[in-house]
Amino acid sequence: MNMKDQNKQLEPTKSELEILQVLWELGPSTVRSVNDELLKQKDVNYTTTLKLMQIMADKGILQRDESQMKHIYSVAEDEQKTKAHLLDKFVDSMYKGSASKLVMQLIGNKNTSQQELQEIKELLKKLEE
Amino acid sequence: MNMKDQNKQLEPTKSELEILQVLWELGPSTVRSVNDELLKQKDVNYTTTLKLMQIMADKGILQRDESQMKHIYSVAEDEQKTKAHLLDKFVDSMYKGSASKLVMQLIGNKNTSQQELQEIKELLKKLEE
DNA sequence: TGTTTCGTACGAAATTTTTTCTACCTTTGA
DNA sequence: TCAAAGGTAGAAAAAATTTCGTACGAAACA
Repeated sequence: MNMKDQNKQLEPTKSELEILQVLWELGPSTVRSVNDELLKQKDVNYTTTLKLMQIMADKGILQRDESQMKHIYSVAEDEQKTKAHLLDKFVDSMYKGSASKLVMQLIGNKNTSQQELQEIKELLKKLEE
Repeated sequence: MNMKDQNKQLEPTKSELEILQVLWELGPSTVRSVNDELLKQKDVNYTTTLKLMQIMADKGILQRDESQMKHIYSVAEDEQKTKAHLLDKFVDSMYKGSASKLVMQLIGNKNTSQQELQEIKELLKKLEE
């Protein structure tokens, strides 16, 4: 029984990530709920979402409660852990692992508002204490 | 002649991003050089890299100088601009556009070293002035 | 001058990811 | 009770991405 086995996580594909995001927002949900939410963003068929979620359950990305007819899907791994992992990968591949380079980019980014910058600064200030 | 036409950028796929990263590092290069670099990371055929780079040139992600027999490929869009765009997309999709949430995650991330944190702090300090 | 080496082009195959079709089961309500 | 609505499953199709095979031209060199 190896600890790493649980940790090992397949990278989610693009559409899988979309579904994860919906589940992070809604919490454990039926396929119907997830699909309704996705429909707000794009045109997608119910069975497509169903299939995707089944695949994700197979991979272990999602878990499901089959005790009811309407299966309830939930995310297997902690949201923060998954995000941390994806962020880490992003920093690695885009900034050679340098988090400060990323922050620098963020600061220079026109799309990052003054308010955001203010919050980041306060965040760091708290960290100092 | 619409300004947006130049800006419109197709999202690079995973392998396309790998090639972009090599080109960012090496600067304008031949397929051979890029492939040699990729070989350090993974097993890949010369013609595969060639094909990918041709596709990228077709899409406008890369430009090439065909005046010599060995074509020289270079990245069409500025590195920082592309990275800013990808980072922006990442923040949007993963943190609902909140850059400070991302930084918070970064700070809590075990894989972010103390030294990195220090650098980030100094960065922010400079920004204050 | 051959022949070996290194380059590009292009089509097609292989793989991965996404979408759809169809069958069939369960619940609900007329 | 039976039809309609809503659910799952699985095979297969479609689309996107990645990889490879082959042809053929140019350069290097024995």
